[in-house]
Amino acid sequence: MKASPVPDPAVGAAAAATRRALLDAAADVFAARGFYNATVRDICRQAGANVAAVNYHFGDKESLYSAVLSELSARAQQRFPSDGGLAPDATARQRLAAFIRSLLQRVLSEELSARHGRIMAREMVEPTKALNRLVREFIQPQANQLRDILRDLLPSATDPETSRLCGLSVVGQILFYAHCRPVLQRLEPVGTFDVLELDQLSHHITEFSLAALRDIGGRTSAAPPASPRSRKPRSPSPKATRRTARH
Amino acid sequence: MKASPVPDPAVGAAAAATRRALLDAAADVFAARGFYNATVRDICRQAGANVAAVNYHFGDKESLYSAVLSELSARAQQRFPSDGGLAPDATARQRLAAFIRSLLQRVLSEELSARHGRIMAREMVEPTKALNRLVREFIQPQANQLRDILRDLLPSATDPETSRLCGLSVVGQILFYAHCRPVLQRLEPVGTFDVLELDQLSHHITEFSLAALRDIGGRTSAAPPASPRSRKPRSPSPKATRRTARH
DNA sequence: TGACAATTCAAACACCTGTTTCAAACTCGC
DNA sequence: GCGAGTTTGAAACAGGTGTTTGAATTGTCA
Repeated sequence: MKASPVPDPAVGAAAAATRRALLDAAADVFAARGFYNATVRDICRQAGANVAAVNYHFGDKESLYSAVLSELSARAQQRFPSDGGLAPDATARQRLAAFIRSLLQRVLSEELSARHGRIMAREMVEPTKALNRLVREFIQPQANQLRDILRDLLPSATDPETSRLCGLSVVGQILFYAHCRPVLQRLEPVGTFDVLELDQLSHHITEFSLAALRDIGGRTSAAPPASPRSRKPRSPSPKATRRTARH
Repeated sequence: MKASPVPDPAVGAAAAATRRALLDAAADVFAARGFYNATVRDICRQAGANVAAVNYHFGDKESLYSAVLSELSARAQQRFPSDGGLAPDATARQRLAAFIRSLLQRVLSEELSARHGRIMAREMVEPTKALNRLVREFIQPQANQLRDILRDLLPSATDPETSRLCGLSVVGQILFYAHCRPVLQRLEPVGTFDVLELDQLSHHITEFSLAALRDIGGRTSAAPPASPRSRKPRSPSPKATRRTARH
């Protein structure tokens, strides 16, 4: 909770190797056990460093975690950029396909999934202080990108609420495989469930989503959200159905 | 890890109240903090019981967790049965709508979400020993149910792989809201994001999925999964693309 | 090379964890 | 009302946690 020397990375010379080893080991251990259940002793053992190394080089466990998160996210973003290296004049269809594929890669790729994907999945269920920055720097830009793609893909008359829900439907299909893998593995007899084949998965989600978007775009969301078998009458105010409780 | 007396629930008389209080408090604390970070001291304090109560009544922390999980799942299943109380001759469309709605309810309903939904979300990211039973008893039946609905909804020529992926797409859209709520809350300016309005959400996911299923059913999955911008050549065998590695 | 700072190390600290102990307090059939 | 059996309670136990300490070691630059 309090800061040790924390030398600026430029000053340290050979000790930078220890810093690196700590970052690598921490990525592994945090991904495997989550922030709270990862122990600095495990991290240091795996890094071949002394227990005090974490506090010396990073101040405390939480700062180390934050550093790991930043590095993993940046690396995933760089390795699988969410524009998929597409030409700027690509069609909306192509851009959606590239978006889906790169997000799937970032989340499932074996080289990263055991670290970035798993850590992100944990952050979403059990957020630490690092989530705020993560959302601001990495998730928000992707959300904007998807919003722009959908704007091009849906008729301009589509109301923003519908468009946003469509975006969530697309992302939900993808992140499902990141979050529910333990369940998926248990649901199917061993070996028959290799749904994680990227090409097949990416193709399916793209086609599934495009089909839905075509249809929803066609209806231009004229139909009000008259829910099936809903007993409670719709609230009179058109937009402010939200609960006022601060939560 | 080892068993104390663990009296059979029938024998205990007034002490059953303590058992109940422990179960209730444990549901709260486990849902809020997860299995590993929940402490028996917190649970006992909230239950107004002594620290030794957990070990006396349940043997150990893990057995208490297992008992909580069983009770919450059974209650959620009973409160929001996944057939939605539908007539047996309901159309596949109706059954899909009911399935989506009830799963959303089980996962988002305020009365349950803070417990059942959150605990399930955690189980999926950080499984405990209890997940195996949970999948077998509660998730597998729902998976079968969805499979049957899709079988009726898609042309009989649809290959099982496509059909299964469609099921995962449907479920993914739903569980997204359970798993990513911390992110969703941070993505939208406060107050404007009440996407958790059940009626609207349930309606959207149903329409989105039905549209996609219509389209995919129409194409009868004749198109091979020729992935866009895939560099590696497709494997020759038409069906067994799956990796043989046991993983 | 010598001196000074940066870095490592073993040990300890203070605290928290699940679990156990065993005496005290209850219950309930008789 | 008694006494055996059940249930509680305060305290302790054994082990693990993040962090701190201060001496020993290493590295670096005059």
